Amino acid sequence: MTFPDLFERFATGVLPLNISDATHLKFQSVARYASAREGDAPFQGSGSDQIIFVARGSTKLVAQASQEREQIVAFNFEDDLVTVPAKAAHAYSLIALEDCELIYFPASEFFHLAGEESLLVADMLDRALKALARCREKTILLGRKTAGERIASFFLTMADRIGTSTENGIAMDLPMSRRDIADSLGLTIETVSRQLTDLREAKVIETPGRSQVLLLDMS
Amino acid sequence: MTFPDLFERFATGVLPLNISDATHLKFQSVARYASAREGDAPFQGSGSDQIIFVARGSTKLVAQASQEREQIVAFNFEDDLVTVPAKAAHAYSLIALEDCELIYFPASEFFHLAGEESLLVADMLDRALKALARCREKTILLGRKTAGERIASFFLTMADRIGTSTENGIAMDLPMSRRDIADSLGLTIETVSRQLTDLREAKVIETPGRSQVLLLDMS
DNA sequence: CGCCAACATTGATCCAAATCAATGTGGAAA
DNA sequence: TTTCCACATTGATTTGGATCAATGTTGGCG
Repeated sequence: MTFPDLFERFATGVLPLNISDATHLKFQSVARYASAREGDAPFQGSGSDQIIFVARGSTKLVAQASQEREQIVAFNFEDDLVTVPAKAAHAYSLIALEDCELIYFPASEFFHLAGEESLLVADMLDRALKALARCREKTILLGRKTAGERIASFFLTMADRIGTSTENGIAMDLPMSRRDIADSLGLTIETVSRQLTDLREAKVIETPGRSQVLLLDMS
Repeated sequence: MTFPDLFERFATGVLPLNISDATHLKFQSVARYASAREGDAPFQGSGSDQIIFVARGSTKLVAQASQEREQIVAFNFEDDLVTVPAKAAHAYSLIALEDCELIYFPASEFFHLAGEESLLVADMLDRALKALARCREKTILLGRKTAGERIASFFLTMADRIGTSTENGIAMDLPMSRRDIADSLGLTIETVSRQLTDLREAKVIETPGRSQVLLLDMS
């Protein structure tokens, strides 16, 4: 897709319907485009917070807990808007799970423009509160759930976000590896793998390919 | 304190300086007041999301992971603004850590009024993003840190929020019990207690009373 | 003041998940 | 098609924190 097409996706997905043409153009003029191959981290050391619209593909927001320990804070799919903090107690980076096309803005410029459109600010607040709600749910998961419960919650969330229902159950094609799932759920690859085996044996899921999952039972 | 005094605290802490008198009065007319004794949960089964301003005292936002397992999602101190979701995958409640006075609003009414004041919406967005950042940091802590690291982070955060520096180090008077600390950090009371003992023996902290802590070393 | 109940600490043991260590496997490239 | 390698699975062992079980401490109240 070309930049205008991608920007149009952003405008449709994020900007209010009744926005003035002038503001629309201002956003278009400060919007930046990035394409990322699987594994790329296009926003390293940018120095300032970034607001990123995932126009195509999917990404993970990763925090470095320390050398060799990472925690995935969120997964993002098409049409999601992500805020990547530049300065925080831990270093964050957005990494492509598959080839991506991204529209992004320095947060300060974005908010400056958004300030003129109160509907947009209200929508941003709404998105931030939803992200907060999801993050709180993740807090509960990481603080008080067992490995089995974490995997179950993960599948239910993913089914909701990227699943398609079929005659046999809900099918999904997970863009993330076992390592990503482990880093998101606060587990190890091996534990994730063992839980999958258990669910497979309990006839709750089927895994026709490495990344496809079929959810048979919702419980 | 009386309701007008408490509302004034809210107005000073939350509403923009240049707000119109009309809007100020509208907020005053929909504001509700609650006082809570230690341990009270004043917002149970309210049916809709609530926005709560902690005018005096401190609270914890608790999620029920299941019977007997709770996770504290956030602690709140004077002048904090908290959003308590009514409907979510888990049940949330706000509980007083000590005697509290609260100003609160049904979220829908609050946002309706706030919509007329774009500075206020922008400020709410700012608060939501800060809460999200804190929640993300908690995600990292719960996902990838050891008991010792969790306790250390907890003290550093508390020192920052409610500590006062003295000649010997940073002193704080923690309003929460060991159980609360454990439920916040995803640990058990016993583990918290053992970590405190270790820190005491390593001369990193002193605990002059049950709730007082003196941080000697920042590392 | 001394009692008592709630809170905190300490010790012994257990267990879920981590770690260490092979072995198996799907799918892209030659 | 076969090779190859990164990814996934499986198994053996270890371990950090949970659980179970006393014991100690503190501060509110009769």
